[in-house]
Amino acid sequence: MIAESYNPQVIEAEAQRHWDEQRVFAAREEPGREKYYCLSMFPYPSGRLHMGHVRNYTIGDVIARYQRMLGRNVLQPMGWDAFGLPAENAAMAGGMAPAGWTHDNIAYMKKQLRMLGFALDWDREVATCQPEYYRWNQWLFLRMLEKGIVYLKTGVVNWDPVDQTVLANEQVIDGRGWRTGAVVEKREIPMYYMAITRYAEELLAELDQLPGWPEQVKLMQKNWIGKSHGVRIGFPHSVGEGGILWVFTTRADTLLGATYVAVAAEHPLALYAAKSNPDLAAFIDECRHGGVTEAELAIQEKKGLPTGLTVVHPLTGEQLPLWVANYVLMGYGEGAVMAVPAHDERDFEFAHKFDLPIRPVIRTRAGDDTPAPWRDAYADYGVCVHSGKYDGLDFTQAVDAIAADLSAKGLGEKKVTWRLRDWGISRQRYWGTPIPIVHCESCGAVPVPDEQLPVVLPDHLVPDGSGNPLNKYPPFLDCDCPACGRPARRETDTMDTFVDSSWYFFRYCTPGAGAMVDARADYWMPVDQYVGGIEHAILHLLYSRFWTKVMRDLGLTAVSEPFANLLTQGMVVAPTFYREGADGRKQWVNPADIAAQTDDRGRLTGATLKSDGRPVAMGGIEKMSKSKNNGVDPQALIEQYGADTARLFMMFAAPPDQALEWSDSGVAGAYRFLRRLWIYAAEHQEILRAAGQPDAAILSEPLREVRREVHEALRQALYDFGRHQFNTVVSGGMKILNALGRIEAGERGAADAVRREGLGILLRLLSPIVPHITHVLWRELGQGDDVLNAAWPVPDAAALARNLVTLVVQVNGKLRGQIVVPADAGRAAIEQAAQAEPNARRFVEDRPIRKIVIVPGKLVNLVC
RNA sequence: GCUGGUGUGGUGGAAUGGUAUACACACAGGACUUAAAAUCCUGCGCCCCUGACCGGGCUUGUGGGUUCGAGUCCCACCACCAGCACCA
Repeated sequence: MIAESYNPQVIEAEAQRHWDEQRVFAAREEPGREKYYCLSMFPYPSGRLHMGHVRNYTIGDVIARYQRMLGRNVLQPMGWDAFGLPAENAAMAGGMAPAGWTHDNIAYMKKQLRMLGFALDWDREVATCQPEYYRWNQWLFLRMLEKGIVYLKTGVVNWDPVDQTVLANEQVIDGRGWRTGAVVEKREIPMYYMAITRYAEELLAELDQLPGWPEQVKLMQKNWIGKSHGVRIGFPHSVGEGGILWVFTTRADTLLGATYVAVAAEHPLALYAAKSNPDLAAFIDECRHGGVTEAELAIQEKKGLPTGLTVVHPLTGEQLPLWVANYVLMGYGEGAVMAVPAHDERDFEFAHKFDLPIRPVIRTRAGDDTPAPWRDAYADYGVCVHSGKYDGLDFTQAVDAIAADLSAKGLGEKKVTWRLRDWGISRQRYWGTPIPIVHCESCGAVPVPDEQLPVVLPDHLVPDGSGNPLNKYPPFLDCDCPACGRPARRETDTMDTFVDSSWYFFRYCTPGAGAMVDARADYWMPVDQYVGGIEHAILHLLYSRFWTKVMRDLGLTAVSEPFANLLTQGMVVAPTFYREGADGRKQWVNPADIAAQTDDRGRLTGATLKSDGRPVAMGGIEKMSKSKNNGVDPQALIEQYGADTARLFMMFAAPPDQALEWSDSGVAGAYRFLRRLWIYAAEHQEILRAAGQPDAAILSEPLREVRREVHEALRQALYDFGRHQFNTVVSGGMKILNALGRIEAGERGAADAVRREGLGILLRLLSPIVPHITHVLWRELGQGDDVLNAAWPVPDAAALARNLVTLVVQVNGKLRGQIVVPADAGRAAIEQAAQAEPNARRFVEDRPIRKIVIVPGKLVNLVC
C-alpha cells in the first residue's frame, strides 16, 4: 500500500534498513565474473560533510549503482584520509588531542554518509591514522630506501623565526607567519625525498595509455612533468681557480643574442661574489625573506644586482656580465640562465630595467628587430640573423649546429630536462606517519628493522604551535640503535599526507591482510572509475601513479596504472553576501539567512537579511567556504527534504564536471518532482498493479505518441548515462512523467498498460540517482522484488517507429518552413516536397537551385 | 607570472557539425480557496510588422575564418575560475 503523501524520512529509513539487513553492498571476489571497482576520493574527516562531499559521493554512487544494474560485480568502498594539519590546528584551538578529534569526526561523518543511502561496503573501511594502515607506509618507505628511491637531501622550507617552527605554505599569509605575523624566512633542512623523477619518462608516456582520463587532466600532468629538450651550455670563468658556469636552455638557437648571464641568489658563484660585496650580500639576504611558493616567486618584482664578475661567451669569446636575479630558480635546470633579452620576455624586462644590451638574432613574424614594448612574437621560432655562420638556419638546424660546435669545445651537449622535481616527504609535524629511522651517534641514520614495525605514533599529545611535540616526548624520542644497541634518538619528522592517499585504494581490496596487499587486489585492481575534485588533477593523481609503479617494480601488483577512468567533478559554488562593519571589514552573511528581491520579470535586484529586513551587499558567486560564509550545511538539507532530494538536485543542477551553483528553489523543484512521482504512483496504484503489457497494434494515436515519447526519453537517457551526463538523465525522467501525465485521467485499458510500462521504465532509470523512493515504489507496485536486481530497461524499436516525419526546410542554411513526409519517402519525393513548400519558394524566388542537402529525418537545405 | 578550464534567455542548463534556448527554476496571468500556502492550467530570448494571425530581423563573451550549414571546428582578443609541489 502506497501512502497518500510522500514522506522521505519514513521510506528512506525503510530502504536503508533493507540494504543493511540484506548486506547487499558487501563485495565478494568472484573470479570469472566481470568486476567494477568504483572509487570516490576519501574525505578528510574535518567534522561534517560539506556539499562538495555530497556531490562527489553521489556521482560515485550513481555510477556504482548503474554498473550494478548492468550486471557487474561492483566494489564501492569508503575510508578516511585521517592525518593532517587541521587536526593539529583544532588541537591548538580546543586543547583536544588530534586523535580524539579525528575519531569523533569520523563517527559523525559516517552517520551522515549512511543517511545519504550510498551503496558502500563498510567492511573495507580504512583510516590512514590506524597503525595497521600506516605501518605499510613505513614498510614501503624502507623498501624504497633499500632501492635508493628514497634518499636524504636538503630542502627549502618556510621558517617562522618567532615560533621557531616550520610553516606550511597555507600558514604563510603575504610572506608572514599566520600566528606571529613575523616575516617568514627560507631555511634549508635535511629531508627525505622520493625519486619520482626516475619514473618521469614512464609517467609521461603512459598518459597515452589512459583513454578514460579527461584530456585536460592529462595535459596538466604532461606540462607538470615538463619534459624539455635543450642544450646545456658552459660559460668559462676565472673565479677562484677558474671553472665553467653551466646553464640550460631550450633556445640554443639564440645563443648569439646572449648579452648577460644570471644566477639564482643561492648559486655558489653568487655566494662567492657576495663575500667581497656587501651590497650583493644584502641582496642575497633579502631574497631569503618571503614564502617559497612558485606563484609568489613568479609575481614578485624582478630584481637583480651585478656580481662584478664576467663569464666568457663559449662561441664568440666575448666577456658577458654575470648578474644575480631573483627570477632565476635554483631548483630548476642549473640554477643559472643565459639571458637573451631580444627573445625572452623576462630577460627583455630585466634588460630594460637595468639598461643591459638587447641583440636580436632571430627573424620572426615581427621582423628581425625588437623595439619596446615587448611583443609575444619576439619569442617565435624563425631563422637566425646577425649570427655569423649560423645565419639562415632554422631552429632545428641552428640548435644542431651550435650544439655540435659547443661539444667540440667541451662546452655543451644536448640534454633533456624535466620540470618535475623529486617528492620531498618529510614534514616537521606531529599528526602523520612516523618516518621509520633512528639516529645514532655512531651509526648515523639507521632504518628501523621490519620486525619493529609499525613505529607507532603516540596519539595523546597536544601540539602548542611551537614545533613538533614529539621532540618534547622522551618515551617516543628515546630508543636503542637497531644496529649497535646503544641509546639513540628516533626521527620525529612524519610523512606528507599525500603518502597516505597514494595507495589506500589497494588496501580497500585486501581488508585485514597481514601484508601490504594480497591476491584479492589482483582481482579488483585497477580502479575502473575514480571520482574526485579537479583540484587533485596533478599532485595526488601523479603521486598515486608513481607509488603504483614502485609497487609494481617490487612485485606487489601487476598493474602499472591505478585508475582506468577518471571523472573530475566541479566545485559547489554559491552566492556571497556581506555588510561592511565600522572598521571597513566585510561581515559575510550566510545565503540561508538571505531573502532575494526581484523585479516583476524575475530579475534579481537586491538582497535583504531575513532577520532585520535591511539590505545586504552581494559579492560574487564563489566556492563554498568558511571564509566567505557561503556554505550550505547538507545536514539541514537531508533533514528537511531527505536524501533523494539532495541527490536529485545535485545530479540535475549541472553536469558532473562543471561547477554546480547552489539554489534553494532548485532544491524545492527537485522535491516537487519526487512528490509528483509519488502521488502519481499512489493515485494509480491499483490500476498499475493490475495492468498488462501495451500492445502496439491496438494503441490509439495519442497513446502511441505518449509511448513514443517515453521510449525516446529512455533512449536518450541511456546514452547520457553512458557518458555520465546525469543532469540530462534526470531531465529524461521528468519528460517521461510529463508524458504519462498527458494521458486522459479516466482512460482505462490500453492506457493503463502504457502507464505501467512507462512508470516501470522511469523507476529503473532513476533508481541509481534516487534509490530510496524507487526501491519502495518498485516493490509496492508489484514490479518485482528489489529494483537493484531488476533488468535495465531497453527502448522498444516498435515504440520509436513513426509513419510520418517532419522535416525542416532551409534555404541557404536559414530555416524557412516545414514539410511532413512518409518516413520511408525517397530522395526525389523529399526534394519535390521541399521545393513546393510555399515559404521556402518565396525565398528561393526564381534563382536556380544549385544543390539540395538532405539530412535524413532532420532537414532539407536548398542551396541557391 | 606560468599551466589548465569556462563563457548560451531573468537564472541553472540542453543541443552526438543539421530546427539554438530541451528539462527545470524564477516571474506574470488564471483556476481552486473566505483568505493564504500548497496544487493545477496558460504565457515567457530580444526587436520589428499586425487589430489578431501570417511573417521578418537579430542573438550562444568580442572580432575574423572554414563549411551547403558553426554554440560545436580553426585563429586572435576579452572576462572569470582552478592548480602551482608543506591545505587536503
